[in-house]
Amino acid sequence: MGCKSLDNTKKKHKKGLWSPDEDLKLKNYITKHGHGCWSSVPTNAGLQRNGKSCRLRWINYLRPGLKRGAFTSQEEEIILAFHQVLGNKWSQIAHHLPGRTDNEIKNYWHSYLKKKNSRMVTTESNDQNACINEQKNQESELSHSSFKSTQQNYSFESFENTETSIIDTDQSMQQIDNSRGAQKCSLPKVLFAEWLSLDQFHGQNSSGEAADFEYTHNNNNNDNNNFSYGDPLFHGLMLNEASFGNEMKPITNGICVDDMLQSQFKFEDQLADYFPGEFTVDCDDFFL
DNA sequence: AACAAGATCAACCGCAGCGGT
DNA sequence: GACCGCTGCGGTTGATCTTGT
Repeated sequence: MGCKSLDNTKKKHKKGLWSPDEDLKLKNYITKHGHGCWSSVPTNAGLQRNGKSCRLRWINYLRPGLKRGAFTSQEEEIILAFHQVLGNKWSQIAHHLPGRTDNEIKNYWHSYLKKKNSRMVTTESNDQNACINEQKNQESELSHSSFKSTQQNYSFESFENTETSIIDTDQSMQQIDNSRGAQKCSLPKVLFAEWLSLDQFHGQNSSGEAADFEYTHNNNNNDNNNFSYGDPLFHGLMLNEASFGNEMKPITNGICVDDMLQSQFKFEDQLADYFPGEFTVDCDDFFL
């Protein structure tokens, strides 16, 4: 790929932990020249390592902008949320946590979050009704405040796993809908999938009924998929921004895991604010 | 203090995908 | 189309650290 291999020599590559001197060499080289072709880095930087090892060291440890130290509760929640949707796609999860590496997230998951998550699932299954009541309270709070910390503003039950979430989401939403009467459910239900390319979104308000909205997206195969608003899958869509006329508004139905949108918004309430009328959503590369 | 068990984390390994030849 | 090399990813390993007895 336009890069002559300098890494295929017979010389033995050093393994194991990196010394401060090696770190310095690698850092200096990449800072000056960029990494270019990784296989040529060790030779050019004067290291007895292979390109792969250099790459890993740079990405996981030397790269500027890396956060060190403990994960915050917010980061933790983001990981749990994304893991629920994406599974073990550590690199994709890492894209939504600036300064964190996939390796770091993976380690954190296996050493801590995995256990925590399973505990929560157990607890939830024992006390689902309590959760629903809790959500009702949270929703009530949210209706008075659009921008709140993600912490405690959603429940992890939405993220247990994709299949069950779809079912549970629908059921719990139905329960809450019933309990709220005319009020519509706006619980955070994040089930978005990375394969979605959010190109179009059309909706029309009439009586405020859920099924009045329809979402359309085009994937890479140019075949359209449609979701009605009442469709649990639709509830799972993580939407970045919506344009109402010329005005851009965040309308995500769940937590916004994006850097700039670490808040939770009530999707339906906002729709109610901006409706009636047709609206479109323009989400740019949210999952990249 | 000594040891064992568990937790943490950096690094390695193998594989898949991609692009060049 | 087959082969090759490079990159990136996820799973796994093993050294080190921490905690409990």
